[in-house]
Amino acid sequence: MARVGLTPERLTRAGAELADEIGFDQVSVSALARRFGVQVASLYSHVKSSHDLHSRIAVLALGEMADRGAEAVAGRAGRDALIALAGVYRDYAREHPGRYAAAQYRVEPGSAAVEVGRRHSELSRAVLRGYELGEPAQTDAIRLLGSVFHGYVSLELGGSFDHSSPSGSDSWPRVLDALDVLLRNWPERQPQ
Amino acid sequence: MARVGLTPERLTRAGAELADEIGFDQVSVSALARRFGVQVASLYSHVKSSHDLHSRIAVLALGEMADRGAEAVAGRAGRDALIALAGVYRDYAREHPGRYAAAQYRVEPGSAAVEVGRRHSELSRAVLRGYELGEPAQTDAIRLLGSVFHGYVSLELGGSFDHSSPSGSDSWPRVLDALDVLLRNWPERQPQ
DNA sequence: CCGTTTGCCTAAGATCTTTAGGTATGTACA
DNA sequence: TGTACATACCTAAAGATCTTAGGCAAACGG
Repeated sequence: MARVGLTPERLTRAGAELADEIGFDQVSVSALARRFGVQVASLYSHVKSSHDLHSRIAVLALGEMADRGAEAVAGRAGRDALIALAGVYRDYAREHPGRYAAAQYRVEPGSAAVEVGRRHSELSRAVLRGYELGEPAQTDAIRLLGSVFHGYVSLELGGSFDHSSPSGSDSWPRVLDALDVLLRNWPERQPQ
Repeated sequence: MARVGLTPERLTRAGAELADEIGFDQVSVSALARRFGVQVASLYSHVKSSHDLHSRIAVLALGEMADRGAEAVAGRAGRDALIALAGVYRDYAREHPGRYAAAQYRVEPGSAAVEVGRRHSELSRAVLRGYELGEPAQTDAIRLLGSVFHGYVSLELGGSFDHSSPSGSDSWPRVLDALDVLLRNWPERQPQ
């Protein structure tokens, strides 16, 4: 009966920690209840469902990454900004693999998700301010940056780079250098 | 009692189809048994566990993609090969979203998984034959290609490009053009 | 035709999700 | 200070999934 003080926010934060410890898809309402020393059904006053819990963790993770990203691009431009923002994603994924997996969770386009998604686009757009790109090149470049950041980090975290050298950490700065070169020589006119 | 003729292979194929229909993480031993009109426990003679089933579907998907990739790069070089291989991944993901999700499934580094992973590296390496890159640039470029292919396709499939224009299909060829430009101007020396 | 293999079965325990309704705790107000 | 209300957490229960153990009968080899 002792009241534990559950709230949606505390459950979400604890769920995120749990995700980092045991993996996002091992996070369950049951496991979370166990962690709080509380009956499973009690959580359903605070989260609507297992899906709701997972969605909240996803939005939390996306928000945390966006916060770090904003901090990283502030006062930086061009190549420095590119490297800083890229580092945010990679470091976050390595520090918080469960949360990073959560950020991939397919959350229905309701409010929070779309808005935090836009924050991430804006971060890439801010980096591109240092490279003069018109439209549609700018949007294309935003998507390329997002693809490389997410793709590289996913593959590395998934172990795809484990069975060859150099290490993922060695390639990373050179890949970013290459991206920097590309952004400075973006083909605005049809190259064919 | 009528024997249905279950085998690990048939279960895996049916599981892959099911994944495309209802989503990879909705694929369960139970759902598969239902589809075969068979008791759940019967499947356990053919697959070791739910995890085993999912892993088999993952390896199947990776293998199918590698087959298509090999077909695509055969007889093509440079930019043509790049566009063809990239199209393989994107088209496969759009035709078979469940299988594509399966290919991301974290499968422990046992035999088949590592080997099929290497096939994918080799495809990128084949594309790079058209661009003269030494080491470590070549490995870096392989990783960049993998990152862009996987990242772009994941983000597009996840709906990240839905709320802005141009469409994901419009950006795609221009992103590939940019990649082609980058591969032809890869910074082999430290650019700083 | 018989024996062996094995494919699919029933049965059962464990875990997770979710809903319905009850109890007691903390708060607000007289 | 006592009482009434809101609600935080509870018990109970049904349904789904995963997994193991052991049984029956169909297919196959001799």
